[in-house]
Amino acid sequence: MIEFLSVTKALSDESRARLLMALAGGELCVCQLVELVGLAPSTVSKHMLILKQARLVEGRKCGRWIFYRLAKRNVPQISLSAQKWIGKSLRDDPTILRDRSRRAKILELDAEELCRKQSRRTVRKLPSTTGERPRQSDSLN
Amino acid sequence: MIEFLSVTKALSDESRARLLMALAGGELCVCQLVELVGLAPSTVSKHMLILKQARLVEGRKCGRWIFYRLAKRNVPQISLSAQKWIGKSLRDDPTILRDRSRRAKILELDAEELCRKQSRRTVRKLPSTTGERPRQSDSLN
DNA sequence: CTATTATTCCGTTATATGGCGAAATATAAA
DNA sequence: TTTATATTTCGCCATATAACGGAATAATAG
Repeated sequence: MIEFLSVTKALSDESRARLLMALAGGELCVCQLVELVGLAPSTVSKHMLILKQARLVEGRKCGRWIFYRLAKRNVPQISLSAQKWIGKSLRDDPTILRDRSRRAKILELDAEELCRKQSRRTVRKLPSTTGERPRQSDSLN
Repeated sequence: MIEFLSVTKALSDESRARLLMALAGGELCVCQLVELVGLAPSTVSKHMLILKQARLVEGRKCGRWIFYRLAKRNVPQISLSAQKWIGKSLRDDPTILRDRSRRAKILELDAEELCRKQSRRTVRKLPSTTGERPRQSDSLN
């Protein structure tokens, strides 16, 4: 019951639903999520903690960045089924569709920024673009 | 999105989850639900309104009683899938299992005794168990 | 080392929510 | 009619929550 309520409470906020759906397209770092929903970083951070505690997302630390993505490993059944349910329920939601195109634009902006920084060399500086670029499209539907 | 949040908010409270799961076994009137969760009638009534607005349950008026049951007709897809999801998720939950046996005992009780227990006032006769007795077992799994 | 940057943690504030009891409503019985 | 009663609505209170700004933390840059 506690797990169930943790999940439903996590899902019962519009910002968190949008954040979760954004990750369905692939992992994003906090600053990208902040850009997407237009809330203060501290607010987004707290939302991500709630989603993480519900085992709906997981974080991957990479240098100064933390990339969040849909939880995949060692995930309780209830969180998995919740991921599927919200994915199916909000797939065609207007707000989510709008976020999806905003998300694409954010990724473009970030790509330019990352490339500019990368011209200064060093692999460590750019964790995501060098080596493995964060996978997109994580499925949630 | 509004519908989605209406449903998830409705599901994100333990009392409401218990009330909804209780109806999976068949319709119940408010006084029976009050007995089950041990909250004030006004509180249960408010919970049922929230569940009704989420289109998860529907009410059937029968004399002075109102029987609630899982919503079945003209129900939005999201509410239907939510019914299935919560049913699957909480089917074996300890609290829900305990409620299930409590529910059975409540059904055994005479309606007269049950209502007297709640009103705590004068002993009274009861408006008959005449007519139709509510159907049991509504499925939610 | 210090400075900068991304994120999280802390404290505060405004609003939302869950709970109750009393009053209102609607229906059945006397 | 009047009385009884099952349920809802209203008013209130205590707690929970979402939002922010700023301090603290962690990692890189100079």
